[in-house]
Amino acid sequence: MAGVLAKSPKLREGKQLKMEERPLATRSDTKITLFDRTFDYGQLPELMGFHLRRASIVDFSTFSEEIGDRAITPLRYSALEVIGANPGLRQTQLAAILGLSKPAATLAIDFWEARDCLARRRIPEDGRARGIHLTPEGQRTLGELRRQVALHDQALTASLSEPELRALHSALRKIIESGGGAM
Amino acid sequence: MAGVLAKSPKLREGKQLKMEERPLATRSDTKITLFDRTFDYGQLPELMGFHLRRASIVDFSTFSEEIGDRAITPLRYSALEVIGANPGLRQTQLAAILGLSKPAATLAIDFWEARDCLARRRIPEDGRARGIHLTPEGQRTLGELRRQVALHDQALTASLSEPELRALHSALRKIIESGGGAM
DNA sequence: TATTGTTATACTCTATAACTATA
DNA sequence: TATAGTTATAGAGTATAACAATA
Repeated sequence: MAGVLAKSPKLREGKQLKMEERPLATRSDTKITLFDRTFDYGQLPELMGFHLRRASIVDFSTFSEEIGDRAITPLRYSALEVIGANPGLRQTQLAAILGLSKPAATLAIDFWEARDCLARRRIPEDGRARGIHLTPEGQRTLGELRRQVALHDQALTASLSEPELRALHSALRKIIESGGGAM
Repeated sequence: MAGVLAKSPKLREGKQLKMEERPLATRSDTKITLFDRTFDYGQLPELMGFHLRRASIVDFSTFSEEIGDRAITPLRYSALEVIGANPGLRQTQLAAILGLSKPAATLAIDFWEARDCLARRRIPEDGRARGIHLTPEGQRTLGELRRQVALHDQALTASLSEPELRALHSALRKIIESGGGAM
């Protein structure tokens, strides 16, 4: 996992820089102190994309660790979740829902099938397609995963109040919806 | 660019599911319609991490395209920005600031050096280290990039009001700061 | 002996293309 | 001829380890 931020920021305030032109940046995130020296992030702290990426990395980088199984990534969990919610889903449908290529969907299914969590079943109406179903072991695993993931997500946002949570959710939805065409 | 979301969601409302247990999900993002059929995202829409990731993908997937140069990624832009803001930065320092491995920093610098945008200079105090500096071409490129990136970021958040922007920024900061130890 | 930066190498993730079996 | 799914292959991007030069 990598990129675009320091491992342990230890942010410290620095001298103010044209703050009137930087509505979003606050004194404490324009600078970073490492090696006993202070460095400047330039205009990065003014960019919402920069913070979105960093918040997403916080989520991602703690996910597998908190789940307690390095192999279970957000993508693999998402696949199991969607299959559980849509029994008999076809692989092309899973790929479309998660925005994956066909081979990527195949691999995600292979992963869970190897753990006896789901099974591919022939579909009478179309011999080419397979319906994907949770096994009893998959039901159990998904149930436990859902709990752990929900806890992980609550921990991620533990520092936010209910109104802050709603505001964050609303803002993210607007960004996602406005970018729908480009995705 | 991939993963964990449909390319063109075309979200539609579906029947309500235990909404009292799903404070964050709203009717319009629990379902997705593809192939003339409605599928369920399961508990994914209840997870802030899911939306963070999707918003980040919207940002990332339009970045290089809007900049007009597929080779200029957020990471490479960030590297140039940080070097511009900290003239004479050493490569290990760049790596630490951006959370990169040494080889990754070397490659980012190689990229911009090949475009005559920056130069490695020997440091008198330490013959092992190199200070990284923008060239005149690098100054020009960075100036233009900063403008384009700022426009890109404004487009990303164009659907948000000023108070919404501040709320989003504040919430992301809290998530990033609370996860600081794990990053 | 430790550190800066480069090179070698390998691993993961992803995609496109080619293939098979059905339709 | 087209589609569902698999396999083959290749390209990014990343990391660790080994190396050269310097401290």
